[in-house]
Amino acid sequence: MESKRNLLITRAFELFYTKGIHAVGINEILQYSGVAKKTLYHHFTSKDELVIATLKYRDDCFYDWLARRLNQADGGAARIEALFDALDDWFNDRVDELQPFSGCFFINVSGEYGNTTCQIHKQCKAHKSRVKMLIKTQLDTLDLHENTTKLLLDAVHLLKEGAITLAHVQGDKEAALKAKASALLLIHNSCSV
Amino acid sequence: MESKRNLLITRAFELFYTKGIHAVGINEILQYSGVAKKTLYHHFTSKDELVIATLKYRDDCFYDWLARRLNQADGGAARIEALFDALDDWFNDRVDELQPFSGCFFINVSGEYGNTTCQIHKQCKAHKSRVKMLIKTQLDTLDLHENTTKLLLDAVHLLKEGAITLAHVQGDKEAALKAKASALLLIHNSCSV
DNA sequence: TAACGAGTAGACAGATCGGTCTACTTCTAA
DNA sequence: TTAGAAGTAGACCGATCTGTCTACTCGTTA
Repeated sequence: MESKRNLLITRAFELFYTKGIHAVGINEILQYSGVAKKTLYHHFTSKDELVIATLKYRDDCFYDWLARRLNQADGGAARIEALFDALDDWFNDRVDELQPFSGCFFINVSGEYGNTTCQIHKQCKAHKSRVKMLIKTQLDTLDLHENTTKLLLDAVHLLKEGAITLAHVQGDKEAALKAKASALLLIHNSCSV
Repeated sequence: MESKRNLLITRAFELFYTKGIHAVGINEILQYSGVAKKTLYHHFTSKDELVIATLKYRDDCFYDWLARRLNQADGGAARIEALFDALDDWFNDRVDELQPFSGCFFINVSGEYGNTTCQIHKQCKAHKSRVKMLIKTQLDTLDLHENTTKLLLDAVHLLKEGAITLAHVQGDKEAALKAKASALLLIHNSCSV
């Protein structure tokens, strides 16, 4: 059974993700989720606290989905292929677990909260670090030198973020496949050294 | 002499860039620029029109700066090195022409305006396309096969966007140098084929 | 059965939002 | 010299914002 608290989080996330946080008011969230205002302020002390809860929710949701996709793949370079194939599915709305693509929630939110010292921005940063570590465990299966792994990790991470950004801002739905091509070139080049 | 119109645009940009558009009100812009409200609405019919003017202003400002930096470099791979060196200067606040780094204005604004069909989002897309074409003219000096140039262009563009995003969200001030390393590897690999 | 936690609907408060308007000043060009 | 464009300060409007509060309804459990 879904609690009112979870209902508020998932509904608020939908609105925040598609419209931006400042563009969505408390009353719109209440109407969209069919919950009374008193109930919202029973579970959360402020809108900011609700925002932070949606960040946590999306963090888990996205991370779990991606980890599942990567674990399904064979080891080695196939893991990196799987990463970009997963992104490709995301960009093209073929993932049930995620909402229709509207960029990376954490990048979007970071843009709205320019002050990099506030807690909301820090949560966005933490999400990116967490996903980067997930990618690192995939690259470790390639058994390369430490420095090579580090370079590849940076490259894959940069290509991934670039793909998400361009898929959103430019509407380039093939961004993940383009990124995959470059990533594989770099990996094959590194393996033969 | 700076007109009131230009003053409003530059001041509004500063606030929008550091705080986000929805987080900045008309009155804050007026106070920060020392201009009367009547004057603002004499030059712009609405806040949205002012937003669009700041996008145009930043587009020109950023593009001109980057083009200047690239044109100063020798041809070939040095042009791509110059691109990432320029980004590195930007991320680390060594560029007088640009404000202290707070991510890419166009990526930030896209995050706030999820609806990809509105004019504001379209302007962001147009900026990215314009810069991509600038990079293309640099890669053309390498005299590679058309397909190779296309692949490299996508790679460099993705790495650039990834670097900007990670520099902002993660606060990774070395993102440009990491991206440069990957880009040069890809270029040298392509040249020897 | 009595108490209480979680829920509802919605009025209300105080602040702020974008935008309009009046009344006045200053500068410039016909 | 005078008409008009561009500027100032700031009151004002209606809408909307976050958040509080009252009054009431359920279930569960001690």
